Amino acid sequence: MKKISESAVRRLSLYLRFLQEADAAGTDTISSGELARRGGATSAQVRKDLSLFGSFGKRGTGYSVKELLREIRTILGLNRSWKVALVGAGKLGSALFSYRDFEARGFRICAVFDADPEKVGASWGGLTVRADEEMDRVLREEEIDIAIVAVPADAAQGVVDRVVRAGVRSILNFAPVRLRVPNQVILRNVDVTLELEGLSFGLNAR
Amino acid sequence: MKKISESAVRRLSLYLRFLQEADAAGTDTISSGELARRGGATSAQVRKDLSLFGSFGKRGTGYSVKELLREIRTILGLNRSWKVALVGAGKLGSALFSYRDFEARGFRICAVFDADPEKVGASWGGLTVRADEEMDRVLREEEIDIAIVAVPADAAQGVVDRVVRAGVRSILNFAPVRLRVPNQVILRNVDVTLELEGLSFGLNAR
DNA sequence: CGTATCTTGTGAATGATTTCACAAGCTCGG
DNA sequence: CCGAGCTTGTGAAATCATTCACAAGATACG
Ligand SMILES: NC(=O)c1ccc[n+]([C@@H]2O[C@H](COP(=O)([O-])OP(=O)(O)OC[C@H]3O[C@@H](n4cnc5c(N)ncnc54)[C@H](O)[C@@H]3O)[C@@H](O)[C@H]2O)c1
Ligand SMILES: NC(=O)c1ccc[n+]([C@@H]2O[C@H](COP(=O)([O-])OP(=O)(O)OC[C@H]3O[C@@H](n4cnc5c(N)ncnc54)[C@H](O)[C@@H]3O)[C@@H](O)[C@H]2O)c1
Repeated sequence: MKKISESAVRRLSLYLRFLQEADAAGTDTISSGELARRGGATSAQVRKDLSLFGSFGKRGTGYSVKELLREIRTILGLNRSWKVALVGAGKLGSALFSYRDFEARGFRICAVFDADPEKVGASWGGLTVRADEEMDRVLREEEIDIAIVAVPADAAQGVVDRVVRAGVRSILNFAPVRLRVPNQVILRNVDVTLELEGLSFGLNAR
Repeated sequence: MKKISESAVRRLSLYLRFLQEADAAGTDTISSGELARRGGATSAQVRKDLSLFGSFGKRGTGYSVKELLREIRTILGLNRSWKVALVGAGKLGSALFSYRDFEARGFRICAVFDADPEKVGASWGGLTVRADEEMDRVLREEEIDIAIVAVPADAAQGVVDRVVRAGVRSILNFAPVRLRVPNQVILRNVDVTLELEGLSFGLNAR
């Protein structure tokens, strides 16, 4: 199969969102132009993105909202639920944990870890915060798919190494460091400082 | 001046980080190859990125860490401090507020707003959470440069409209919606769900 | 049924970004 | 001062991503 660019995948996620809105509003069909208008892309872009995976539309009419929803969910692997572990039960970890949207979208947080003895044992909405030492065992037992890393920057690489050794194949990292992972592990970073610096650049360039 | 791509700006931020590490480690000079090795880029990429703004290196030797630090800070507009307002004093807002790194990097949170009467008036580390109604006035008075939006998705567009009307020229949005802003306003999104869906796509494609 | 009007799917064209490749500059050891 | 060994800066080439443009399919309606 062709190589799909990261930006194309991002756009598919966005289309999915717009389709959900349209579906909730009772819309039956939607054109590439309308999808584009909502997402800041062009209609050609939308059609090209979708054509990477098949032809889902009907000429003259557009796309069936429900059908395209199903197709994009399939493409993105969102028909199933993924098991997520959260490492780092600090401020950010706690905000992420209590964010209900993840569950609704198929990402279920099944385990929380922290190294701080004060935090270990605490009950977080049905889950017990576990000690770092249990990580390897629990990640394997629970067959965790995704690890969210929300530990301080200097602990992040160590955590990631262990998480990878425990067989986790994808990681969402919030620590402001560039992590090293083996090729087959998928890594995405959320780096708020980087975004702020991007804004700074934009403000500065006037 | 040439148009600078967003990805180039991102990389500059990363280089800045590596340079800070190198500086802290006492390194005096660094080559494009070393910078690249740390950031997953190629050495040609590093040199090309820097060459968009000038020539800062010395052939045969590399770059002076301290000098390049200064140059990149200047390019990114990080020699000054930016005034930031946080809108939405919920779970995420509170994590962001207490994150010390922003201040250290020149982003000072000078105002916090919320619409919930229970939260308004609370004291957050020296700042008082203010009511939504005061937003327009305070944003102007304090000459806020950047607004961080951490309100629920359905309130986000309304908040952004008001923030823009109050003269704020850049926005960091955490709500999972596509915001509409005028051309001259700089917008960046941090969309955690999108990132998770990207991981899902990667896991699914095996 | 025919024609006017949509909209898709997709090669081809354009534009943007990354990589290559190498001349030219700097350092160091002898 | 010279030559060996680095490393930069940058056009040119290659790759990657987006936009254009249009044939072909679908619908609506007289
Ligand atoms: N708070 C924010 O708003 C924010 C914003 C951007 C980035 N970040 C990044 O997210 C990460 C977490 O930030 P935070 O504010 O939640 O910090 P925090 O200090 O509140 O929480 C970090 C938690 O990680 C735990 N921890 C430390 N080492 C660990 C290990 N080896 N294994 C397991 N747990 C460990 C600590 O005990 C603590 O509970 C940091 O890397 C930070 O830079 C945070
Ligand atoms: N919590 C997370 O980890 C997380 C992760 C990803 C995205 N987000 C997004 O970040 C945003 C905030 O999430 P949260 O978990 O902090 O929610 P939250 O409900 O804890 O906080 C939202 C806050 O915004 C306030 N608010 C509502 N309308 C407002 C308005 N018009 N003006 C000012 N304040 C207003 C509410 O009173 C509340 O205090 C949401 O859009 C959410 O989707 C959160």
